[in-house]
Amino acid sequence: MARPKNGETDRSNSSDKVEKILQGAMQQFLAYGYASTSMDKVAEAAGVSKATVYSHFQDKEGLFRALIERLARKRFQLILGTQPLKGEPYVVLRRLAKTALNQMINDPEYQAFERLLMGESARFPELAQVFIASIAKPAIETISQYLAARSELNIPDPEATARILIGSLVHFVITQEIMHGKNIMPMESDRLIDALTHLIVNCVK
Amino acid sequence: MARPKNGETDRSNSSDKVEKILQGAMQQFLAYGYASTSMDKVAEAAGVSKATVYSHFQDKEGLFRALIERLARKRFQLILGTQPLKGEPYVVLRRLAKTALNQMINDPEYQAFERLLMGESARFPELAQVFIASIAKPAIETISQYLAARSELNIPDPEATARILIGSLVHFVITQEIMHGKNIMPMESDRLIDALTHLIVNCVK
DNA sequence: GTCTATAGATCGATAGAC
DNA sequence: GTCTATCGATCTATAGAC
Repeated sequence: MARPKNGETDRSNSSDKVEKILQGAMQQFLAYGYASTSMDKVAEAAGVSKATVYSHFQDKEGLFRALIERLARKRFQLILGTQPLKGEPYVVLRRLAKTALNQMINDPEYQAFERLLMGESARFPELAQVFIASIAKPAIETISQYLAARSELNIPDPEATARILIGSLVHFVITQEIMHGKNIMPMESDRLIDALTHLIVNCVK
Repeated sequence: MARPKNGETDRSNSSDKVEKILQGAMQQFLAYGYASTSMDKVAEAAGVSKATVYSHFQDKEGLFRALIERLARKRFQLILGTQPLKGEPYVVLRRLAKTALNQMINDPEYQAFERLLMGESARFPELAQVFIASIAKPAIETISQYLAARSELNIPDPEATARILIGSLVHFVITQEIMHGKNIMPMESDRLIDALTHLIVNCVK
């Protein structure tokens, strides 16, 4: 397995196994949560023995922390990868809201990540804070700066307004998708987007 | 223990124990989550034997469902107990936002409940839906009807706007308290309230 | 480094005495 | 109805062979 390619010496470090372990851990923790995930299942999903897992990570908690920090970094890249906010507010804010909503709604991994972090935020407060610092805070700052730069919007408190924008979008995904409310109180994404842009753009005081 | 009072026959039904079990279960499930709560600890916290727990509830899952449905009913009462929305929009919406925020921020049980439901929403989707149907939906409807009734606000979509209002408030509590973000990205509640009321009230098109 | 095998603790659930 | 005692499964973590 994992034979060296032509002309290469065998570089199959143990890093290969670390990667496989993290993949297996991600699959299990995101699906079953922290407490219900067993190290046996992680090893099985990773295709290695349990002892190998313990040779690369100190214990279950250490593996969990490493995984969450890795996932937070990955999500941070996805945020930064978005094009900078520039242009007419009505167009920019609409596109931003639509893009963010679609990404969150169509990304089961994001939803599982949010579930896991919230569910474990009492027992792993520092991990919830990693999420806040590397994802929520940069997102708010980016939007806040855009809102502040468009002086024609006349927004008294851009940062608070950015929180309203993001909070509305995230909470919509929480109620409709994560907590399975879309059949109980259905609403098209576009209605939320319309109402949001109307509030922010059409309100010059 | 639990002797009949003067003139009463012994009415210490097993209902007394059911109540104690539910109290113990609430303490444990809210603190440790579903998987990490053991039936031994529940019995200990309730002050009864484990066999007694199993004589009143079919299994761990049944006890958990009964508890969540009970907590949802309790929260529903708290919502309905609020005075009906009536009066000038600026005053009403400000007071509503301030009251809701203060209640959520100063209620650790609410925060633990939200954590538990979100964390288990993949494994107990119907319980998350109980929360949506009995808490989120009535709250949105109440606010939506108020917004629709105040025609001078000129709100094109009251229901979507109600979601924006509630979503902003709940998400603020999630980031600041539940996910422990208040030291990382601090913000006074009043700033959010000001920005929200400004957006909704001062925007007549 | 990676494996198999297993120790030791704890889990959910029940049998049987009272 | 409520208890004590216990079963069998499963868990985290490690010892020791290769």
